[in-house]
Amino acid sequence: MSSGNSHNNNNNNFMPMNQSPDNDFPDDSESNFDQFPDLSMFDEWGLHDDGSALMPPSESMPRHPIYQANEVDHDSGGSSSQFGGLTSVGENESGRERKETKERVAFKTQSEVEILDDGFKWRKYGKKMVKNSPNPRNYYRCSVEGCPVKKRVERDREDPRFVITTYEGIHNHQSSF
DNA sequence: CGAATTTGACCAGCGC
DNA sequence: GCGCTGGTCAAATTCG
Repeated sequence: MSSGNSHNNNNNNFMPMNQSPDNDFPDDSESNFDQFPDLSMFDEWGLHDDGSALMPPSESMPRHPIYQANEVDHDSGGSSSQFGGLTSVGENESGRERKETKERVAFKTQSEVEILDDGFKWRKYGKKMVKNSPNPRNYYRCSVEGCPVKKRVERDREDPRFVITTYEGIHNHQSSF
């Protein structure tokens, strides 16, 4: 494939999958989201159920190449908003306990290509067209055996130049680099 | 030749 | 109970 990796940017200091409350990451890298001070202001995207993407004000949104982090959970109960639900992992809902909670981190990245090299090797295993967006959603999975990490990549509905990447799971291995 | 990607079909969960 | 959406798997194809 003529992957556009030619413009491989060297800003790969972004590795969110290390973040885990109860994870026994051997590397115990303390470089958590502390390196993303701007992410705290993006608790929720404010996506309206009608599809209106309510992005933060331009003044609050610096032109960072990579911004927007959000921890979302599969709030099956109220699907009023896709990313509006910000629930702590391991915390059971009122009268609703989840069988298993996984790390879900959604990132919004401004990139022409969805193949962002984050230091891991991903294998595409599926593509699906979501109804909320005219663009197809790509499903990736970590090529490393034993790594339950999955990645979901889709383009923004309002801004096709933006790519929404959702990481699910924690890497139990070192990066390929 | 081997590995990764592609597309379609199938399955599961939830809503109505 | 049926329909819809989302997610995953598998076989075939293509690229390196």
